[in-house]
Parts: sequence; C-alpha cells; structure tokens
Amino acid sequence: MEQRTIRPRIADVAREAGVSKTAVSFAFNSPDRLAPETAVRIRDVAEQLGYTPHPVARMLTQRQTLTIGVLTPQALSVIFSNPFFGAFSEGVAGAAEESGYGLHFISPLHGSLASAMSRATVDGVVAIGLSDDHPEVEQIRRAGVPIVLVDSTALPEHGSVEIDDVGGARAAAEHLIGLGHRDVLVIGVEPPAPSLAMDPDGVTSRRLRGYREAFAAVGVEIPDERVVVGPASIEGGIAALNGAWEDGVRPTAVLVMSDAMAIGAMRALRDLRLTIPGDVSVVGFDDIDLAPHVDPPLTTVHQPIRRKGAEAVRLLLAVVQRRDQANPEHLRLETRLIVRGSTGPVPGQRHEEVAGVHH
Amino acid sequence: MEQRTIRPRIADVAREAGVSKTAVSFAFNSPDRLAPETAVRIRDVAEQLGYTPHPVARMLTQRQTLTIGVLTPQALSVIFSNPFFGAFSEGVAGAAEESGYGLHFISPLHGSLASAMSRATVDGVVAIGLSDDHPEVEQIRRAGVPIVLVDSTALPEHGSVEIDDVGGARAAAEHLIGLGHRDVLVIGVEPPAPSLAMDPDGVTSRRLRGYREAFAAVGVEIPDERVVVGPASIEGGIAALNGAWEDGVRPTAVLVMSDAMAIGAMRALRDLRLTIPGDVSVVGFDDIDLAPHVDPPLTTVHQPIRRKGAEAVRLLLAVVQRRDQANPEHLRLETRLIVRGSTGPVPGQRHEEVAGVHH
DNA sequence: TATCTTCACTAAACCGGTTTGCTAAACCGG
DNA sequence: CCGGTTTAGCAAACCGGTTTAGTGAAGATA
Repeated sequence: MEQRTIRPRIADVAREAGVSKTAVSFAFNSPDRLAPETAVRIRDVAEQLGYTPHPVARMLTQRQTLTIGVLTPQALSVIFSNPFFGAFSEGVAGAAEESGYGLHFISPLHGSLASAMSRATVDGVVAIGLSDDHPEVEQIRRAGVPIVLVDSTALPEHGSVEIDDVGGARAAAEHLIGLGHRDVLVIGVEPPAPSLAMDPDGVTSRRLRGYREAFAAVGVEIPDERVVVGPASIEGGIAALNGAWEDGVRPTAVLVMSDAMAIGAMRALRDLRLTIPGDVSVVGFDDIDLAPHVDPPLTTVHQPIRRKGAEAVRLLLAVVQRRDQANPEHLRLETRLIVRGSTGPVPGQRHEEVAGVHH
Repeated sequence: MEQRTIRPRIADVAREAGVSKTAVSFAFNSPDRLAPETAVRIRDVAEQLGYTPHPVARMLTQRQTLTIGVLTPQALSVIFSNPFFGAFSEGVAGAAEESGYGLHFISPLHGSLASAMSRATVDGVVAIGLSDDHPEVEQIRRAGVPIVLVDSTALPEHGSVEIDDVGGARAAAEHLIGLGHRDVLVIGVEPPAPSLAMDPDGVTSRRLRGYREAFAAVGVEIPDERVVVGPASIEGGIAALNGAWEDGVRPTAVLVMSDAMAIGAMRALRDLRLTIPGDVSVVGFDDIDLAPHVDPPLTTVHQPIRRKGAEAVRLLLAVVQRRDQANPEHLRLETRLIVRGSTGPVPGQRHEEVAGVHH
C-alpha cells in the first residue's frame, strides 16, 4: 500500500457512479449517446475521484499517439549545442502544436538508435541528418511508421525536405573568389559516428561539392588536406581551426559549413591574434538568429531553418493523417548568401583587383 | 486492405514458429526460460517477419514508459527561440539519455497545458518556469506523476531546482552602480500568459528584487515605469527597448533578465545610433554560449544552465525509480557576474569617480 | 393490441503485449 | 522402478481503456 496516490481507473468511476465502464467511456468520448443528466453525473464522479483516462491505454485502443518523433543520429546533448537545431525544433514544434501533436525526441540510447526507435510511441517521424547508411530507416519502414527525411539522402518512397546545399556553398565560395581568395580552409560537419564513412550524398559532401565547383571554375583545386571536420558547435569550430593551424595550414579564408562552428573558428583566429576579415575571412552556413550579432557580423549562407522544420511536419502529417502514402513530396528550399562583416578582400591584395565586388 | 505494410503482432510470430505467445514473449524478455534452440528459432522467425514488440502495448503492461516529459508553460515554438532553452534541454537530454530515458516535450496544445499533459505518456515531468498559479501542477499530482519544478515557485512536496536569482541580479546591479550608473531601465521576461498577474515569487520578480535591493542600498529607487517586459527572445528585446525609448526613457544602463533579450536590446540601441558601452551599458542574464561572441561581448550573470537541466532529471529519476517520494530535494545553484565588454562607466563621468572598478 | 423504433445503457470482445499458475515430460537418486 | 525435482512450454488472466453487438423498456405506428 506504499503506492503513491493510487490512480483511479475507469472501473472505479463506473462502480462509484453505478454504471458500466462503457457508460463512463461514453461520458467522455460521445456524451450524446447518454442521457444528459447521466453524462453529467458520471463526469462529476470522475472529477471528484480525480479520474483521467490513462493515456497509454487510450493510445492502444485508438491506435494513434498524437505524437510525432524527431529522430537525430547523435545524442540530443550534442545536437542541442548547435543553435541551428533550436531553430529547426522551433519550426517543427510550431507546426506540430498547430495540429495538436506533441513532440518526442528520439536519439541513440546507449548508442543504439534502433532500440531508441523501437520503444518510441509516435505516429510518424521527422528524421534530420540521417545518412542512408543508417539501417534505422529500413527498420522504421518495417515498423510501418511514416517518415520524412530532412537533410538526408532522399529516398523516393519517403517525403523529404532539403535545401540547395550545392548552390549555397557555391555562392559562398564565389563570394570569396570575387574577393581574391584562392587559398581556403574548409571546415565541415563530421558524420554522426566517427567510424562511419562520409556519406557521398550527405549534406557535408554536397556543400563540399559546391565549394569545389566554384573554385574549380577559376582553376583552383581544394585538396583533401584543406578539409577538416568536427562536431557542429562553437567548441567544434575552435578545435577544427586550431587543429588545421597546428598542421601548418595558413589560408586567407575559411569556408565553414555551420554558423556555430564559424563562430568558434572566428574565436580561435582571434585568439591567434588574427583580425577578421583583415587577416582571414570567414563564411558560415545556416544564418542562425545570432549571426548578425556576433563580432564581426557573420557572412553566411542563409537557409530557411524554421520553415524546413515546419514543412517536414506538414509532409509527415499529410501521410499520417490521410494515410496517403502514394506520392510523397520532395521539397528543396532555396539558400542565399548574406554578406556581412566577416569577409573582405585578400590581405595585401591591390585594391583594383577586387574592385566591383567590394561592399 | 489498403493498410500500409501490416505490422506483425506477437500472435503472428507465435503461429509461424509453432509456439505460444508466451514463448515469443519469453524469447525476447527472458530467454533463459526457454530451450536455447527454441529461443533462437523464435527470434529468427520474428526477425524474418519484421516483428518488433508494439511499444504502446509494452508500456501498458510494464507500467512504465521510460520517457520523461519537459513541461513548458508557453508554446515550444516560442520557448525554443531562446538559446537558454537549448542549453537547458542539452542538460536534460544528457542526463535522460544516460539513464536510458527518452524525452517528450509538453506544451500547451490549443492553449491548454492540462489537456496536453493528460495525453502525455511519461514517467515523470520536469517543469520549467511554471508559476504556481498554474493549476496544472495540481492536476499532475493527482495523476500521480512525479514532478520536479525548475525556475518556478518551489513547493515543498516536489523536488525543485532553482538558482540564486536575487543574488545574481544584485551583483549585476552593483556592478552598474560601481560604474556610476543611477539611471537604469529594467527589461524583464513576461509571464507565460499576458493575462496572468506577475507571480510574486517567480523568476522575474526575484531578479527585479535583486536589482532593486542593490539600488536601494545607494538610495536609488527603480520605479515601475522603468520596468518593461517582453518575450525572452532577440525580437522581444528589440521591441522592449524600443517601446521604452518611445516612452521617453533615457537610461545610462539597461538591466536585462535574459541574454537573448539583451542582445536584442543592444541591436535596438545601436540602431538608435548609440554606442555600447560608450552611451549605454547593458547587462544580461544567463550567460548563454554566444554571450562572449556577440558585439560587444556581453556582460552578464552566469548561471549553470546545463547543470540545471541535468540536476532536475537526476532529482526526478530519484523519485521515479526508487518510488521514494519522502524527502524531495531542493537545489539552489549559484550565479556569478561575468564582466565583459558591454558595460562601462557612465558617459561624461569624471574618471576618478569610478576608479577601481574599471577593467 | 401487436409490431416497429428509438432510447439508454450494458456485456463482452478487443487493442497487443506480459505474467502467473499449471502441466507434462525428462531427469535423477535411491 | 518409483517418487521428487527440473525443465520447457502453454492457457488464461491482466494492463486500462474503446467499440461492437445487443437488450429491455418506453414510445410510436398500424
């Protein structure tokens, strides 16, 4: 009897009110099937007993949870350290709440995304940054749970939302090229598990391709040694830049695939007594809310982060609610370069060489 | 038969393997009660059928969900726009994942926290920023769900985690006083529902008390007209400062109860062609990751945000797992002022008057 | 007056698992 | 060869609701 405040069950209400369980259920779900005064009386008894239908039991019979899952390939504690994810969640949450759905975050428990997924009670899943070598996608499909992939390798049978990574990256690189830079360092986002090979269709690869395309157009190659990766956080950016610096890399500009890392990289550069953009230019990616407010204001590739989350939920609910899995939508949102203060002409370069691209 | 890939049930596996449901259940949960080869065979059949135990059914019988809820009094879409919440979630998520728990975010659905709560399937709840006039706390207790209150009015029967709001605020104000400021504007965080009266024991009130105590000590009163509130976001800070400015308020310093709002206030000040800290000093509260990186680096009151989240989960799980509701813990974490570049002496003040506090 | 509806409510089946109590066969020592 | 213990597996009850198929009484219709 040490049980903490025993939760009344539907049978308790039924007994107390002198009716059947069915009547109690009706009183809550279809009061019109009961005499008005009976319904009121049952609800009074329920109220007085402090009865609330057990949500799990309800889920079981109604075969829906009114919850959507957000699947991340990395621990939430690392994911949340990237402000990008906060904004994305904002979009997801807004759309979910609007439709009356709750949010459940699913991340690898004890290293296993599969086991975390199999215990999650959701009607559908928005997966972000899941590379296709993750076997979880297959597992989810087999469990019959609708899924929408965001920033992942798109699969034809599932809805997907992505952005123009290649175009955005190319614009960032072209901006630097216009400023005279030929000697760059690329800082990318590392794949979820360090052991995992880089997904050739993943976000990191796509952005890298954009960078390389732009530089190739002016006959400059970005060798692999000029590409480093790290976790998408401020600390990750600091570590990545310092690591490259210690390896003797001395670029005039840094192309970073995440604003959080870019801010870290700027910190590291400043700690090396370099000025931005005087000595080194930095371009980020994402355009998080704080990008205009850091010092110097960050030049970056804008992507509609909140919208990305909201659209993903919209696509997902279309499948969940209408059971219409026929033609999953595939969305590609636009990116655009926002030039702020963290980029400038190559140091020592004569001014006229970069005329016309200067702001 | 339009059903999407029908999910196999335990009975299907049992039939296919020629055993009882019980045996299948054993094969997964207590294989030692089965002959080894039988267990293997059953698991093979399950694997081949793509069977996974239905998580909701499992929750129902095991009477636990392995999920903890994070309760917010405002829509997630607004909560997530404050970087503070991202860091807090980081702490919560880290501790939860470590113990094998998933995370479910609970926010008012269609305006009702109560209905959102009653459909959430969680073993316990971490509530943040819930003022005690929220009747939900009572509802949750009646549902028998353990709860830990964070940044709320502490109730003796539930665990709680808070910080030294008064002390932190006092330190911030004293810092300004030391720099010669006597004429300040306070920007606070508005209560969840605009209609709600300000909770006299809430975070906003506590911090305000700290500010006022410090100024009272030097004989200066902060009148109510010098206190404005808004949502805790960059935009909220911009709007709050502009609003005050339009009302003719011309302080030499601004005390802001959230870093996000402080960053917004700095933006608004700069747009008014004022320099920081030359014309106006700004002090924030929280010390979010980006505080050192904004322009100018933000002087702010540090609080251990991640630890706050982690400790809340720890307290909660102590109750959830050990069913030991006897002596809920009440934690108060320390705050400390971090002086960076957004504060300086009162403009026009002779230098020696502030000597000794200058950095 | 006999039959047909409608009304208000209920008993039982069901959702998809887990757990308890039991049985039949195999094993084991004396 | 016999009683006692283990072992391997099953049937049924249970978790806490919802839903289906009915039931008896009152009211309406012929």
